[in-house]
Amino acid sequence: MKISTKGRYALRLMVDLAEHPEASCVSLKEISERQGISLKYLESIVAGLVKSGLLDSIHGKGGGYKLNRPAENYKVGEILRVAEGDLAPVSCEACSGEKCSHIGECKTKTMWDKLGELINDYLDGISLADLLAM
Amino acid sequence: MKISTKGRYALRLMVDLAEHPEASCVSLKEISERQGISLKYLESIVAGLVKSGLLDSIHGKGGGYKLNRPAENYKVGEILRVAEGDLAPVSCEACSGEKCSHIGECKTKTMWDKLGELINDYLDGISLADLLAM
DNA sequence: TATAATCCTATTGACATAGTAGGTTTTTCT
DNA sequence: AGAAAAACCTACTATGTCAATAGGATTATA
Repeated sequence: MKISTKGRYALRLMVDLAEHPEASCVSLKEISERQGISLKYLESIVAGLVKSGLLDSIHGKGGGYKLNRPAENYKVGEILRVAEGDLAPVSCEACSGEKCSHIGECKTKTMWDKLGELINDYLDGISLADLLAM
Repeated sequence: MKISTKGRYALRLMVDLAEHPEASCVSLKEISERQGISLKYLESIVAGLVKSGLLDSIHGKGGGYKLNRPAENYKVGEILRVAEGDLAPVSCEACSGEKCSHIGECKTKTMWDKLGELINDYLDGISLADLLAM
């Protein structure tokens, strides 16, 4: 029941970008040094963020990455879902699928579903801008 | 960000026990068959529950396991913490320890802490008896 | 005393995590 | 034009956890 470094680093990367003036782009090398995270590892993380359209990238010398929306419009939840995958604490195929092998006993499902909602709602209620203000 | 089978199975085991009359003990073999979980794997899970005092065990033939409190007095949270370990979604030693290497940038900590509280509070607000009633 | 249960220690295969390595392409600055 | 600095791409690896299995030792009952 842990968020992996992938999700945590992705978030710190986004916060780092958000701390810089809009429209200016920041290289991974800078972020890597500032945050103390391996450059190569950051590369693999940022790739997913770009592919999902959360970030724009600028090639070549002087290039880097930048947000493509105002920080208020990024929900922490969406960033983590991209970096981390589904945030539901339990993925019970047996339950969500056509039949659960222990239908009667599966009293826990409702609880897991509600917990998943709780987590997603909380994280979707926080924006990048909110994080900066902390 | 997933609860492992250890936690999920532990909970189902507890629910199974709670469905039986108090003071009667149930063997793992029965639970294993009813829940479709490997007997040997259940053994390793139940060991922790007994050691933590959540269950009583009765040795020898005719033995088994039973709850030692009424179902209302078990919080789902405490069961999961025993089976699963800490339920905090992030354990940042750098932050919780004496010094954080990126104190200024560590804007995410407060959020993680609050999420952890949210999860624990939700799961501590549900008892075994509540689960049965679902 | 046979049986049926808990208890204990060790091992294993599969998979994900957390990174590393080395190079290619693209763009800018000199 | 050419060097430099950045993103981009593919592959590899070590470590660790998960999920389970295996085989037996101990305990108590019938």
